[in-house]
Amino acid sequence: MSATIKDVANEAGLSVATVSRVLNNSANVSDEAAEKVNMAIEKLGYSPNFLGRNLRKRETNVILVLMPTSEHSFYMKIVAGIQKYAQPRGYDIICASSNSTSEIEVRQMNMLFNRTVDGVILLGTSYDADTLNKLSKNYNIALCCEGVEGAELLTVVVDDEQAAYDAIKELIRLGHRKIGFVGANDSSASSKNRHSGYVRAMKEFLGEVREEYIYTESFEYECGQKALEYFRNLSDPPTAVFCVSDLLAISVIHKAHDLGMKIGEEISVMGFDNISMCEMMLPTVSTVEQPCEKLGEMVVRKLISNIGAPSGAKDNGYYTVPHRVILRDSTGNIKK
Amino acid sequence: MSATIKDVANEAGLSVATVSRVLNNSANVSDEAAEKVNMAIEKLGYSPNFLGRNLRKRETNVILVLMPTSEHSFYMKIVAGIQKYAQPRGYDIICASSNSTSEIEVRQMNMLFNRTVDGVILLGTSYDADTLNKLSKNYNIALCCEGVEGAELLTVVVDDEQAAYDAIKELIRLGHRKIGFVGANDSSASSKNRHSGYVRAMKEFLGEVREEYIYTESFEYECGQKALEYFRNLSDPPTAVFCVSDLLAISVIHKAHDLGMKIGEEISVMGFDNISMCEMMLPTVSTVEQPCEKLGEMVVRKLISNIGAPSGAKDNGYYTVPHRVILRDSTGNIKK
DNA sequence: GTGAAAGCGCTAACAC
DNA sequence: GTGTTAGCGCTTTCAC
Repeated sequence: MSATIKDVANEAGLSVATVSRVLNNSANVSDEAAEKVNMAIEKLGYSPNFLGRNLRKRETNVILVLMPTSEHSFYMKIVAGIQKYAQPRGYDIICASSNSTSEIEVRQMNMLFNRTVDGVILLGTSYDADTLNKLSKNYNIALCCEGVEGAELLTVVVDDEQAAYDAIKELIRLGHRKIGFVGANDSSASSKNRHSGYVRAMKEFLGEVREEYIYTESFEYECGQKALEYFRNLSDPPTAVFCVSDLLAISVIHKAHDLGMKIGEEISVMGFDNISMCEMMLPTVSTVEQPCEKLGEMVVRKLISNIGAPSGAKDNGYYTVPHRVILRDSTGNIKK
Repeated sequence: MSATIKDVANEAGLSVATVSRVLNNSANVSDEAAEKVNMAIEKLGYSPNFLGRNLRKRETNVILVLMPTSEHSFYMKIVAGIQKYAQPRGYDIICASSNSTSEIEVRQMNMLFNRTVDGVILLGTSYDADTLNKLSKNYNIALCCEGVEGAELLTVVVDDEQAAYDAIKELIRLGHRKIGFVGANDSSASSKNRHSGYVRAMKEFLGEVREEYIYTESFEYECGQKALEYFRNLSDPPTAVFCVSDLLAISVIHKAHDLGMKIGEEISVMGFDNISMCEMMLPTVSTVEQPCEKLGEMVVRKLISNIGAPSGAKDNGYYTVPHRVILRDSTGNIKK
């Protein structure tokens, strides 16, 4: 159907080798020949078939980004950061979403195994540490945003524990003493670490952790609302709530609003991620910023360098990128 | 580095043809042979190289979705719809974002030209109709969400003109007579059609279109705020505002809130798209729903059938999917 | 500076 | 039921 390099060679009256040289800007081709080739390409509307090229070169210059869900703008921001760095360096970025289904994730990972892509960045995964370690021996894989405990492969994240700690510290600075925690009941490292940071801060500054202030269910939107309901029914409800995601925070805020509570006054709410919605919401949402662009840039930079490296010389390091607590309208000083 | 089909054949003591047959579940292979092959595959950790397979089969079973920007949840919802249909039918969906840059878009399109993917769905494009028509002769391309005037290729959209008309009709039903329009100053079909729908409704129901009620700039968040500022400075400001995107509507709402206006009372605001943020916002945002999942499903269904069809028998139809006006808290009855 | 030819990993037509 | 082999479109070594 479409023209091949052979057609171009015939049209130009030269060999395929020469055409290939022109295509790849390699040296040792006369201006005259190049001219002929380019004319033939133009005439035939030729575009090189990368399946052939990639098969031969054993590389595709494509990196796949796999995310648990495509509907969180947070992930797409990271992808944007990845792309910004990778594109100018000759790598195409493609992404796919697993809908948090390990079956789909495995299927997507086939693109790595079957050499359709040179490397994969996982923005969350259902693989366990063992599997990841095994895979990363033979393939170029990196984790971003979401580490996996015990996995020894390239990982770029924020320090979730410290970030949660810092967030709680800010709430305490605002005068809060009764601080709720809203998280997900999963086994992810980030969930665990954010919880630990909360616990550490509470112990350090207030001397105790009240179990009834901890509500964990899932990342679903509804859970924020349920959490607030739960807190409200306590005999001594918290005055501030720290949520492990902005979406949960927004959900808490929504519920608080429905209950007629003044947000930032009667109740303070802090999220995590700093998705763009935080600034658009009324009230604007205080949060812990994950520097998406930096996360993306750093992970892809290191991954690309791994792709080019001999398999013994891979960087399997664990890197953290600085976070930042951003106070907006959803948090305020405690009323005495 | 990694095992090839030849290695498997050697290990199993069979020919590559037999291995290939096992790999493709084709008939005419004994249980015994299949067993041997599977053991060899297991032992070697073999995974077929799709570059070879695809090169040979002249198909990849991958569809690329190109979007102008990856940071609008709206697009990702459509991708989800596409994936939901395509995945079980043996197609992988990958996506990439052009950041609304035609240069990047062209580059991404190379994946189509160089046969890395079997087809492309454009959720917006900077290509003009002529180019699209030419390309669609040789490649499988479809437009979704955003049509291009004069382009004769598979297109699946909502009826933007009618949708805007319906939205305005609802505002009028709520008693509004002074209705502002906030749009983008681009040349896209959807912008044009939504504007036309606004004009038609205003003329039909109110007999006139007041030019000073039309504010067009861009889709940037700030523009909603600017629009409201502009409207407020009119001697006779609108009581309701129709925005061509939810993001603009949210921006208008934010500004109105900052100005101390009661949303849904002093000013009504209607968006377009029904992104998830609409339900999370305070107040919740009235909007025109685009049925993302249906859009995605329909376009990919028809595209897949085009991919399988002889080039003469392609469906280049223009299809619309029903929209729906959703009234929430950001719109209310006019106060007399 | 150019061409001939091998081969990347795979599938499928053909032979047995 | 299985094996042999040509060839998908390309790059690259080796001759010249």
